[in-house]
Amino acid sequence: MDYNFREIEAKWQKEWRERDIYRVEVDPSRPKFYVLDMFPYPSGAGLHVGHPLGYIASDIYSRYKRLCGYNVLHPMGYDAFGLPAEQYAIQTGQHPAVTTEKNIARYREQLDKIGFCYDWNREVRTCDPEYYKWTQWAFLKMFAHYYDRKEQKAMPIESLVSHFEAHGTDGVDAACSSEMTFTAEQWAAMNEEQKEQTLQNYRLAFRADTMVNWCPKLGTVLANDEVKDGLSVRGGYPVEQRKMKQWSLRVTAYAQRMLDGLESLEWSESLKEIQRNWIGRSEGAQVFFDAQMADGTLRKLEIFTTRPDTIFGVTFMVVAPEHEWLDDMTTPEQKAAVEEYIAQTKKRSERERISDTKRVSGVFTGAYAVNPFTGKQIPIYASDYVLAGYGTGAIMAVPAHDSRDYAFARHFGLEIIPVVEGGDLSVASYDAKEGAMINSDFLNGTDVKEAIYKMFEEVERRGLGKRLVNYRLRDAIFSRQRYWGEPFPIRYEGNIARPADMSELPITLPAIENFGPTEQGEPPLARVEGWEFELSTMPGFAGSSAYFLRYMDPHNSEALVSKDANEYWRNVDLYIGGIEHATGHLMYSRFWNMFLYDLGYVCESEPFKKLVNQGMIQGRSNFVYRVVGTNKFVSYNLREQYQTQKIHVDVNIVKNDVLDLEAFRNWMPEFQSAEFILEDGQYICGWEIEKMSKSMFNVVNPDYIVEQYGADTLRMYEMFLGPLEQAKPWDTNGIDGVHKFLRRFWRLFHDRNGEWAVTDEKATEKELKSLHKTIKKIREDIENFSFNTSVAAFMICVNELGECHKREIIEPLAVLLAPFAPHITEQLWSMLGHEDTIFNAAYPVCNEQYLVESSFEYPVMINGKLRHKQVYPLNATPAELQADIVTKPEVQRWLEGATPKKIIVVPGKIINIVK
RNA sequence: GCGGAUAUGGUGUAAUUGGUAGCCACGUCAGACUUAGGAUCUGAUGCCGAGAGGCGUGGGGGUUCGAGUCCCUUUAUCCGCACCA
Repeated sequence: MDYNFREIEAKWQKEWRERDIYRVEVDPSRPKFYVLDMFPYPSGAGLHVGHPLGYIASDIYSRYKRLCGYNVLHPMGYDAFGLPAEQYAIQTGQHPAVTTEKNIARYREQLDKIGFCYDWNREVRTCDPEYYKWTQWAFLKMFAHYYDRKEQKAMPIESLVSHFEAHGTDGVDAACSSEMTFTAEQWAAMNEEQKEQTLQNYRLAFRADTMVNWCPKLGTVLANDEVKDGLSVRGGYPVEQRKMKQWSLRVTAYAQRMLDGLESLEWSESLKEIQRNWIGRSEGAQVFFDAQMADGTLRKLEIFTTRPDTIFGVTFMVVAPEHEWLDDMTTPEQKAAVEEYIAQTKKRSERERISDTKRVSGVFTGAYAVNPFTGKQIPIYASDYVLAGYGTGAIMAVPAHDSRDYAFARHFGLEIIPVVEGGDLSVASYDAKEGAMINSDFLNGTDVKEAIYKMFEEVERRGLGKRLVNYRLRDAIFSRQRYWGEPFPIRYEGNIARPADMSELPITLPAIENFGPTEQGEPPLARVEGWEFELSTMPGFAGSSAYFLRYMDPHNSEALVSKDANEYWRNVDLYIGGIEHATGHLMYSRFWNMFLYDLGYVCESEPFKKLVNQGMIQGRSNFVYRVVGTNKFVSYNLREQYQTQKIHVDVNIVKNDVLDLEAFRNWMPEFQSAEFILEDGQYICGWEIEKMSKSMFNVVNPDYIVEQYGADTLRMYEMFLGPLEQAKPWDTNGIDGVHKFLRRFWRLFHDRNGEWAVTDEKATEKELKSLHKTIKKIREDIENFSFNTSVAAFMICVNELGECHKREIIEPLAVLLAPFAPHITEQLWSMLGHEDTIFNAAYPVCNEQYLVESSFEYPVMINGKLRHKQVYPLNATPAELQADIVTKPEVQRWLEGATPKKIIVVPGKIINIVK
């Protein structure tokens, strides 16, 4: 019998499904292991060969852990809410639920062909009301909690209310949108709406006027991680800043814990760094400057600085154009200029603002503040180089030691006073944090680092402000003016948001037919008659923020996850997915999980212990060269002789860069009559690495590979392509090598005529050595996620074994290969007479005894160059080798009678003689 | 601008972590079997050189008996953040 992969794979996939062998249950008698893939968004395009890369890796690891005796949770589901389905719906009128359902079916079909060991009984879909019930539930919990900084955890909002009733804000240290102070009496005097407004300042899910990223084209608000370079990540449409009343999540409350938590995680350093940058912690001081308003009153203008040491060098101040007090401080003479400037900045899109950061712009407000240390009057400017969203939206400007302030001062002719020695202020500011202080009174002579510290104390002593930590991280905007998302379980009474009762959940998304915004610009839900809830829906990241918890107990209607299930599965031991979620999903789900941890619903504060980012698979495009003005195509190496035009050609009609001429003629009508100029009777195509995309005809469908070579070949080849974490182009050339390996593996069990040939003959020492070396190598490789080298190790082993049909050798080898190529190994396993599935077999353990060598062929280096090889027993001492090696005639020839200066022996490795 | 990563044959890559660079494949070449080959098998294949030998891990320098690996420097490519005070 030949290796008929089509038959084998169909047979075992059916068998596994019918026997439900991948179903897992809580089993306290066995250790658990949780392997998770980032669940896909089921797009209309289906999977290409790049998508399953991470799934294959996690599948191999899951199967490996299973064989090692772990109870492995390896689930899969769909991130089914989202913009593309809705955009598609607007274009075609098809309901997103319908297209999503269709896409999911297609995804499932494609996934099944690759032979994954998912427990599909645990499938979740974020658009399923039974699922999003728990998304809404968590939202209500966040609404009902605030973050207590003293306790360092989320606490019920009721306890804050009772505190307000007894003491007002006195003694409150809580995460909030803006600092508030009021007494118990003032609290008691507030009406219900005012009280609720006040509480929104503290709730972890809150509604407030916020500067948001508004995307007019998509008709919705976007979170910071959904915007890149001033354009929406989905669609690439321009985004502008707007103030809108929006639901937000107070993720900033967890900034420090999310930062600290990174330390304990086994994530790549680069990913941790991305999150650290995104959180953007900076230590500095809050300082108040006396500023005179236009009406003559004095106000304390608050700024944040990381360089309090330079306060003596502050010669002006700048506020953001959106600063709250800008209007109050602008003098009548400057009013027109300031208003014009504000209008101007508003007109500039976010993208323009980002793209010309070099251009200096700004306007004098007419107001002055007082430098608290020099006592000098300093002008206050407004400029868009100060961001409303960071710090307090106002800065103290030190032109001598900040390049932006320097450019601004130069442009407006403002005073530049050096306070740190070093640099040349006639050309640039001196920004480095080193040097001695000058022009700074009591700080003169001290080093910058010490001066910063001294200034913190001085600022606090004089009551000018205090030390403060600032974060770049922003609260997450949580509403989207769209249809295809989770409805908010919130009603309104006038302006007061009223949470739905938990018993009302899920608040199901009503069916509608028109998915665009209403004529009044309201979200689509406004079209629903009798809809009493919030009109916005939740963003894409809502549904993916706790799905890993739901997999633990997916059918529980009483809780997101039962205590038992959570305490058994705990958190994800291995998470595989793309780096693109670094600042989105991976931040939000950590926040979400920490919140649930605070409330005692989950037992681990970090959701993903180890995380591996698989690299993106790029496309490898092929090209043909058309002679300009003709329908003649010239082969790659002859193209220089003609004037040609490079045209993308479908990679599926090219094999090893050789074009299938017939297929090409049939590919498109315009090529029907194509003629070819061949080299050696073939048409050779050119190639380039590009993104895998339909328009470049370089998309390779895994179905096609499975059809041609089988799932086992696809799985192994994807791993063989290169290191998992590295980006790499897909290249179908080369897949033959892996396919050939599987056929040779098959032939270990069959003779040349295809007859079953397994024998019970005793294995030789050499064969045992080869087997156990391979077991050791592959187990280490799997643990290190070095799947490409494991595939190579299998190939070496098969090469070494030749035509060995001994059961003693090849049966353990089949178990070893099972995680990589589950179908072929399952087939062979059953042919070996085993009733049970191979995945219940015990994993082969290498026997060290067979790995021990008794002697070693030492490379003998003379002055670092290989000159001779000499076999010595491994237990010989270095001294013995040193004495003996110089007596060898080959060595003496190289020594030319000289006495060696030094002989270095590294046992089992090398002998090096220094002449 | 700041931060991170990468650089090895014609191609994808490997290197016991400082010890014979190029394992394993693809491709190419030669051979065997075949009516045939996009099947199978065998062998060769870093570069220069007839050979002895020499040269070789982006470039330059250093440490070392010995460097792809460690240090300094430089270039290129990719990624993240970016007027963050």
